[in-house]
Amino acid sequence: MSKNPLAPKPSVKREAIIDAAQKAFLDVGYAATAMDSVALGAGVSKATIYAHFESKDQLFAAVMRRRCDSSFVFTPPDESADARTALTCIAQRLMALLTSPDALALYRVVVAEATRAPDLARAFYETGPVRAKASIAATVERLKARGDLNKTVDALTFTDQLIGMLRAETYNRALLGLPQGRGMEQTITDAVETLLQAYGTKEEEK
Amino acid sequence: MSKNPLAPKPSVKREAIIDAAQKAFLDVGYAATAMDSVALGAGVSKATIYAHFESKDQLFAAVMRRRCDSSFVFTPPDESADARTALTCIAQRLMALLTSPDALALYRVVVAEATRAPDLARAFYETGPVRAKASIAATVERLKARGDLNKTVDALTFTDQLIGMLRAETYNRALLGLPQGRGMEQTITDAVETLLQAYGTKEEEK
DNA sequence: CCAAAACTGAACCCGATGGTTTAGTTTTGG
DNA sequence: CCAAAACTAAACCATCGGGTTCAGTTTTGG
Repeated sequence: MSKNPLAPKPSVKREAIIDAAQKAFLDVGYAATAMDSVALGAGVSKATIYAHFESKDQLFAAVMRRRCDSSFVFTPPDESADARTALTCIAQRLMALLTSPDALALYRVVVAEATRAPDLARAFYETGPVRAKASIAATVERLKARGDLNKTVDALTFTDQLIGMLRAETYNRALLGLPQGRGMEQTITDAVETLLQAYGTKEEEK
Repeated sequence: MSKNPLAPKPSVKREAIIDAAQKAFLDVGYAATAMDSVALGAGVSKATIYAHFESKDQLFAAVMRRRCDSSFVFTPPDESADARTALTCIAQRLMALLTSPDALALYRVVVAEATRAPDLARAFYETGPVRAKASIAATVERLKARGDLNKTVDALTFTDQLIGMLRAETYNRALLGLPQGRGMEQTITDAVETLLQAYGTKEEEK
């Protein structure tokens, strides 16, 4: 009874292995990660790894799965906030998430292995970007329903455009490991301003 | 006299090697590319490769350099075109370029090696995105000067936002090798429309 | 026409790495 | 308390891949 017979294997060692593997994969990429180093990092014998995971690929998959499951849910901003405040708040959170070292590393390795492991790319996309987008779109829909945004605008398109503008220059540079140009704060306000200019209503209250 | 003494080494073999290497690197990535396979693909002895290039890394660098030099210049659209037409035209060209298999593969490998080879990432960024952006911004500036766009808008920001919106969903999916959702044609018109809505002048002529 | 330079092809070195096995030790739970 | 299960450490295997060497052949150009 102390052991749930249906759970995959919530073993302590198993977690340690995935932890170490995640660090390694995100740090140096899939190919450059040696199983020995994972064993070392996990304080575990290599044989134990292969007792838990069939292969390097399976271990990689396990890392990605767990990593995606533990994903960020966006708590929407205050109900009372006006459109500009709400959008800015969302944009700031998203930007912070996107440019965090972990997220960047994850995206790098997923992109790198996208052709070799299409199913992983798919899993990442579904649990990452798709969910984030849905979460944001919900807030946008609310703003729209409240009359803060033009009724004609499509919430999903609006959301795509917001995310896209955030991921322009600033994000691209971060992904390539280049020093930041304009501050990302500027990118955020610019994006919000453009969208409000295009689809905001009562813009006079500014 | 028949040989330019200043050129690096425009040898036929050398080009063949770079050709084969480019194909291999873009196809399977840096790590997964074996020098033997490059030799085979170039119809050349491996020793010859090492006579021309110091190491795998140098060869990779040479590939990237050439690839970036041979880069796309955007011929601006007709002088006479109105803002919507001009922007749409630019967006279509850029989108076509971004989603071409070659460009996607290139971006994947650059991102993958960004941490291991920061200088290459930088070179790519400077010769690729930076130039494209400058080229587009010039056209935007022209539209602005002509009064088709709001005088207050910053051409560079405007360009960033355009590119960003194009690279949202559609591009992201392509990069991850996932099937397309909404057509990219839709993404293009949506982006142009949003920007015109926000910063277009004489919108009544639509 | 000939010597130097470029190239070939194949063997070879060597370290890294994924994966296995084995023999012995620790954990665990009934 | 003990047997089964989990784990360890280390040796081991096979393969691969970057890089070198070398003897012999082709190309080149003066």
